[in-house]
Amino acid sequence: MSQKVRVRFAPSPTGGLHLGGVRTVLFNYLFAKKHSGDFIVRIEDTDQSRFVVGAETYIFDCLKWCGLTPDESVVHGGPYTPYRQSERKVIYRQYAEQLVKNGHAYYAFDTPAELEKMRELLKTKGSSSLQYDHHVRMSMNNSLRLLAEETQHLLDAGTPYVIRIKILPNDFIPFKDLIRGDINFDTNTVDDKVLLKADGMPTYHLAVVVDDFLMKITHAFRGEEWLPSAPVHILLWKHLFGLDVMPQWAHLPLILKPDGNGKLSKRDGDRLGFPVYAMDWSDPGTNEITKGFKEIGFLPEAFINLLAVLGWNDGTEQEIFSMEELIEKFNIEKVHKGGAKFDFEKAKWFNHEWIKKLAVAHYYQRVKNIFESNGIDITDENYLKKVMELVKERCTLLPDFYTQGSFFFRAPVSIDIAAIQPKWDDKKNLFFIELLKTWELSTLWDATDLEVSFREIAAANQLKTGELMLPLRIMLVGGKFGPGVFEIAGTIGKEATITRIEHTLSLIE
RNA sequence: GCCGCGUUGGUCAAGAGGUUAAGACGCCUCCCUUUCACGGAGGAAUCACGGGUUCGAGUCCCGUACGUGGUACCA
Repeated sequence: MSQKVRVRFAPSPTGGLHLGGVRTVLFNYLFAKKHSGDFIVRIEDTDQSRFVVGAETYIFDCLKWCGLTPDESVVHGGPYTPYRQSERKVIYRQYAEQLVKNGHAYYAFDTPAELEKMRELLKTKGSSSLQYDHHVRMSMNNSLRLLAEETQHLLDAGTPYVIRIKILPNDFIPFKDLIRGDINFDTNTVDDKVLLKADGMPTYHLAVVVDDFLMKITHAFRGEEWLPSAPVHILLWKHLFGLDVMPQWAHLPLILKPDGNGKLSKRDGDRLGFPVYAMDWSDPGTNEITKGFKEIGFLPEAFINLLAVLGWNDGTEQEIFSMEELIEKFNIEKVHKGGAKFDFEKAKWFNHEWIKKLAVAHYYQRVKNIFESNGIDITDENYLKKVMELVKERCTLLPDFYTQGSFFFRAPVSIDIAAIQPKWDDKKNLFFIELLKTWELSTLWDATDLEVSFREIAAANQLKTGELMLPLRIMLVGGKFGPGVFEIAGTIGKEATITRIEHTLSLIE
């Protein structure tokens, strides 16, 4: 098959973009790009009751941040427009009617109350299945049981109805999943799913099949939760377009909660203190903001990287992959079958690695914004970059640059006097007074010169430099952290260094 | 309940019949660094369990347990 590879990501605009969603996009994207194919984003907004304003724009913002650019979509255009299912409503009905005509589907007039009654009845009868299927359909209110005239009469009267697929019992539906291999479904266990809803909208089942066909999708990768309904989709392909043009399937494993059991949800993130969404999501109904990976300080490179290796690896020891490497090395058949528990510690490790790996210019603007939102105006770009270079290896998340580097811009707010007080004595005090005198006269001001004079004075006073470096650090930084202390003094400059030493000295006395 | 899918250290995982069962995160010890971090050395798993098949099984088959998904006019 030399057909051009075409994949799609088909989100519903119902809220924040979940980790698992991004990974689904990513695997689709990687596969498409690896095979020089197209990546399509189709909005599946067929459930009007769940529609959320802003969710669609938000999804595209997330994709943009992640660097996963669609080739075709509602915003990028393309030859198969419209890419929003609500705007394709008329198309689906034609296919649904066609199925009815060919005997593969039927009209059903059952009201929700009647459906409820049916299930209750099945339950009391101790039936193993509560499904609307060949066991019960001939006792329901549908065009299979009704006479043709009766059906027509109901239709003419404008009675609400749905169109359901007619699943024939005692059959098997085999298909190949790129990740799971051969799978075989017994039609006795699949129900007569609704294809077209009473409001005229298609359900997911009809819409995916029709759109995947119309948009010439060659590979359909989606979450594992779709596996049980795969036989319905395959039957639809068979009846509508033929199995020979059906895309190849792959059902991706789920991302699970780190503790306990179950699928990772937004609530778990709130509970355990880490994000689950790609970017901040603000619920238009409640105005509640849910934190995103971007906003807590993740780099998109790291986010993509950690998602890619959650459920996939190339079989080597490599763990750090750029998007280019992922495109080159990705292989859908090496994706795991089992779900993976999400580990936020490891996620942070990826970010740390990417902060170290990337040039600071890559994320300079974001760090600058963090400093400015903390009240530090950045007037000298090179100075901030120098600071970033100095502290980057101790930063895991972008806001760490502020906590690790704010003292390069202003005197520490709190000084950990307790760390020097116990070992403080007159000799040390005199040392610092002498140091101040020397440094005040100093015309040169760089790390190595400062260290030399520092050591000379220490030696002259018969003091160990080690016992003096910690106090100096506390004076300049406020605490026991940061890069080399002379590096710091050299960077913040003569005036700041002297002021801070004097200040702390006055606190000790 | 029924149906599907899955199960290698706390977590992510390599492994496609014969290996001392990789590596990473986290944890612990040590080295480097008279801060913190980076970097380096080292420590901890018999592969869910029970049966098979085989000269030989983490790797193949069956069963059980556990987990997970579905069972909507939601996707």
